[in-house]
Amino acid sequence: MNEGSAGGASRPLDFIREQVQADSAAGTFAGRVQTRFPPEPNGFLHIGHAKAVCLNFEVAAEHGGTCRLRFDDTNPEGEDVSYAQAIAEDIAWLGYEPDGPAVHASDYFEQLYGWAEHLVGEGLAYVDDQDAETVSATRGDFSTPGIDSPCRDRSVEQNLGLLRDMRAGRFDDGSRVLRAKIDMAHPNMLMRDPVMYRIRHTGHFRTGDAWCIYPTYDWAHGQSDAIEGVTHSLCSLEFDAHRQLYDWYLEHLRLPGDRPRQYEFARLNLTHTVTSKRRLSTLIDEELVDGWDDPRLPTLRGLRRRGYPPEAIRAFCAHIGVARVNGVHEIELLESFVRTHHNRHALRRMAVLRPLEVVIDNWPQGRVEHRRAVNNPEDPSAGEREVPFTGRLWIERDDFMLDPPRKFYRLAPGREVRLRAGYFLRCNDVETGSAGEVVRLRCTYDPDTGSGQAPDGRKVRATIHWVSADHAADARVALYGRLFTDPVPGADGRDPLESYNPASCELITDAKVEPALAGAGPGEVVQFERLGYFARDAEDATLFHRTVGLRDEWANIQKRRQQRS
RNA sequence: UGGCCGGUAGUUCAACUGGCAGAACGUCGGACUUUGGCUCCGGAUGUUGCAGGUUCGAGUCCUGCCCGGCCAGCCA
Repeated sequence: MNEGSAGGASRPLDFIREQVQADSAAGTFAGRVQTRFPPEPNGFLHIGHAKAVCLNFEVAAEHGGTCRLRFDDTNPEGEDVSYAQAIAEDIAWLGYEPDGPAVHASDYFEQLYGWAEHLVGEGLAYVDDQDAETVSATRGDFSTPGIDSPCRDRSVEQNLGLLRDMRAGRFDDGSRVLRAKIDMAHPNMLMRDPVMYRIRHTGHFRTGDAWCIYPTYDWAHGQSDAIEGVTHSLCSLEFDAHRQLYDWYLEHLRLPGDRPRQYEFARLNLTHTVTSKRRLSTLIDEELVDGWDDPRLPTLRGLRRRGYPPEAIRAFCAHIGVARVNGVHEIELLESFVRTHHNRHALRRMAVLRPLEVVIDNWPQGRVEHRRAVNNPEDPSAGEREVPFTGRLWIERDDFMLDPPRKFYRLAPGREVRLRAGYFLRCNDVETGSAGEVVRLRCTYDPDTGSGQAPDGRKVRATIHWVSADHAADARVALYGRLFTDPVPGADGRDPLESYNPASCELITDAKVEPALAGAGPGEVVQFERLGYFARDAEDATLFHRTVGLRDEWANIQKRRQQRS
């Protein structure tokens, strides 16, 4: 698995890169390549957006071109600077730097309006007095043509006057629209006299109350691309049908440069989660998650809090490639990239999530030994640390079984294991409570095994982690599971919430962690040995979020047994 | 109901544009190992949606059908 940037040399080009390369070679745009990432500032970016971000920035970079961040702020409702800021932050976090300051569709409102008057002048646009319901009802459907609006044949002068009155604020919201005059019988519904301007007496977060008419997406997007000099306008598959309209508008205007071309690719879907804004909002509104940065969410803010490194997200996006097939990616694949990154970079630490007390009867009373442990076996330069070892330890409850089944290699009565960075430990006796529950293990250690090996050559099957009870720090650890139990929530038209997993977050409040963990920085991801990768919370030094577990062969064995029975 | 876009391993993508169907992740097995992790080695998995046709030869071209997605916002 290759981390770094997209499309290693060994990999064939995807259909978009192939197109860009062909254009570049043919000198189509004088060899220039320019893309853009055009979010609407009305929400937060999620993993699906990350795919578009990577594609746009990297395609441009591969050709020495430019990629701008453009806010598609054509609809004042719901848009806000705070979203624009958050989006810019998330892009920077992902590791991309847009060319120049962010631009806005609203920067072009005046130009767009001028072009609209031009189209009116050409007899290619008209003001329609019909209300939304009527416009919708007369559009026809897939098998019947639409009906021409009675306003369709207004004179240029009349249309110009009405359009200026619209802009001047002389009409109420919804009372009139400007429509392109194309073809009410067109097989592409989008071409049946699409709306270019609608009236909204609503303040805009950038233009304030300067405008009361706002361009629609279709009327703004291609022209914004053209104004900026975008060459390849990449968007998701659902805009496929819009391309015809995109081209129509641009063909009927005098553009400052070459006509940009739109190409569509499949949006990214992940199993066991949702990415549509509507569905994410529902989760938040119904308090099924804690907010837009809940670590269970596929939002970039959520993933960041969870401990997903931007490098892994980029490597994942590069790996999945771009095509026109609508599919669903297994979230396990994303997780494997997260593991690959952290395996190389995360420091190893010991933490016991569900503590079980071990008393070492032959340990010298009151003695504390500082054991040296490697910080990262994958990276010698990460060095070593000291871990205090004493006669009273916490070990993981899962690492002991009274009556171990076959293939359980860990501790059991009479068995010996190795303590990581410590000694061999043998369990001699088990103290149980009134209900028969295990409360304490009486053990002995072998003082000759400090090297990790026994001089007599005897082997142990397992090495387990531990924390000195006298030195352990208390911590809370949030364990996250799948947000939805169904691989594709909401498949077959069901309500996605039906498969919402109420057990998707388990908070452990009495974990015991080694002293070195006090030094973990905000947001730092470490490996709890044998357990997984955990991100220290950005604020709370005693809270850790499980980013992703390690591959767990023992868990797989148990799962298989369960499936067989 | 019409138009458009798709359909290749469990999943996501390849297949030099008509020439022996592959890779990654997952899975299974083995080696190694002071993490049941990592790393390394190996195995299995396909009626290329279906049926015809053209061709010496079809995943690729043609015809018909099936399945999935998108489109009837004054959302993007």
